[in-house]
Amino acid sequence: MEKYYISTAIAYASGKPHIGNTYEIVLADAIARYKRSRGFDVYFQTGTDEHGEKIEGKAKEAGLSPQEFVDQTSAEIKRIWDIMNTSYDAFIRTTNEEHKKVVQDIFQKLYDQGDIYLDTYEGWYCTPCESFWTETQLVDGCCPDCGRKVSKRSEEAYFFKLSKYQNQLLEYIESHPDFIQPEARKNEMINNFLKPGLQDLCVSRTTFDWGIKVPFNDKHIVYVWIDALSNYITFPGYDIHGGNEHFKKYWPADLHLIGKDIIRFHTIYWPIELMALGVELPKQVFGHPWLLQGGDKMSKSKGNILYADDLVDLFGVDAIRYYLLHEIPFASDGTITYELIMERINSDLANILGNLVNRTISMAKKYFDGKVENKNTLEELDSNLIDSVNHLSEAVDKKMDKLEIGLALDEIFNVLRKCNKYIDDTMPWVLAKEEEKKERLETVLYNLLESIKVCALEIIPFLPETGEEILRQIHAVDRGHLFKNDSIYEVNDPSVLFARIDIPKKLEEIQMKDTL
RNA sequence: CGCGGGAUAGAGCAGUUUGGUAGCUCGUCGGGCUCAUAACCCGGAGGUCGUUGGUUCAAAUCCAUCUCCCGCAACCA
Repeated sequence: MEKYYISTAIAYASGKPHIGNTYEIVLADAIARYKRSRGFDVYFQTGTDEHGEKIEGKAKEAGLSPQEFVDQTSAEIKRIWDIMNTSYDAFIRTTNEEHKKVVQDIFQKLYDQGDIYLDTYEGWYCTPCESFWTETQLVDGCCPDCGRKVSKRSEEAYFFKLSKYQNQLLEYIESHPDFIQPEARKNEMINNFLKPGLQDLCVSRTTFDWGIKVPFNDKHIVYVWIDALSNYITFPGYDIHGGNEHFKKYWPADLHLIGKDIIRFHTIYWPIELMALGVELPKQVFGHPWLLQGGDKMSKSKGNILYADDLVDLFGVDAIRYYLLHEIPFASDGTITYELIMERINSDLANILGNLVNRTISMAKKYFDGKVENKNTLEELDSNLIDSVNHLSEAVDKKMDKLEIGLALDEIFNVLRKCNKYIDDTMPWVLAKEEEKKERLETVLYNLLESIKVCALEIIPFLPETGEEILRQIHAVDRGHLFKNDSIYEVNDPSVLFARIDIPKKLEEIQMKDTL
């Protein structure tokens, strides 16, 4: 069986993730479930990044030890991932002892082979904030956090020789055109970093304690690059001697799914670390766009943050999954608002999908007491429908190969639309009036049920609960992704999959809640 | 002149590689139907395809100019 290793970035355990942060795990889950549905042996890894100065500070504010703090936040993140019904195989945490040990081994190895060296880090330092800033981060020459004056300061730090590997990396990127996606991101990396030449990367810090100690110098903490990025290999089972069977089976990763803000780390620092270790590079890094609230970035100061758990309470998990998966463009930022979510639920989930299932089952019940078999009164109309049903799986594959998840969903909904049209074209309620049309009527309903079955199966990776519920309602025994001629249906009672929402009324309710 | 992407109906997008009647989804208006969640199906209205100029029998599509928007520009997860 072909393997498929997909990862999300590990979430920084500094607080509760909003819906934008949650977007990534849902995307990854849809891809993972889709790959499984196509017979791949999938390993899907996610988790939390738990070290660093910011977490140390937040823990202090909360009156907790850093470990207590990340135990809470990591659990909260995992809870949200679970609410979104995501099927990760491993939820990892960088405070794991084995991970720490391997990271130290990696650091040691890179030091021993001369890729890491001790030097001085120079930057602008804000004493009250205890933070370093780069020239470009400064606002009017002052600290971007507190606005106070900064001073030039230097500290001892270890550096990683990126420059040594830059040509090798450039060559790799150019000979593997799919490595960085979307393509525009690849150009940014090449033009802004690789071509001008890489500066060596500072990989240790002495200004905080919460992290993995440098094995041969415990004044230094291994900085985020080597600690967090290494998760992709340490947890599957890597060690500096090559790793265990599980690691050898699943590495290299087929896809690192990450946000567009951290592309640089994943397409420059991370591959170079792997090159230095002599480990194969991941096959693809995809930097997905962001989800904006209205037209704005979500932020606490704007007070416009939407959280996954609240949205799921309001609309249900599959409705939110559908919105995230369908509505966000492939390469540019998407928008989320309550209105848009509800419009999408009504037009797609309630009207096209839910209502189709409902009307089909109702007719099967009404005209045949729920028992429907294929009477094979084939007409051209039928062949057209069956044809598009039989090509659906292939059409979905085509879009998914390019990670165009929204378009893959469109393919499914196009077939559902055809089913609705097929009902109007065949007019079962007219056929029902004439006894001699009974067989034709039964065939029509059979064609519908079988088409719905295929659509439900295709939809399961994206909307798992809904897909299964449809199969249950129509009582599908067969699980093939093609139209089958000799199934037998005995449908269950229909129940509403997605209720239509009265948008103004619901908005009012939401506002009432918010002002409470 | 730092690098790159984009500007197409009220909204979101496709079409630009290989010039030839401007398309999809949502919304809106009208009609049809009644199996269904006021759902479904059909039809209409709505666009000088960002500006200006050029090439061509013909340009959303090719070339040039300008305007505006967005991403990236190194230690921010």
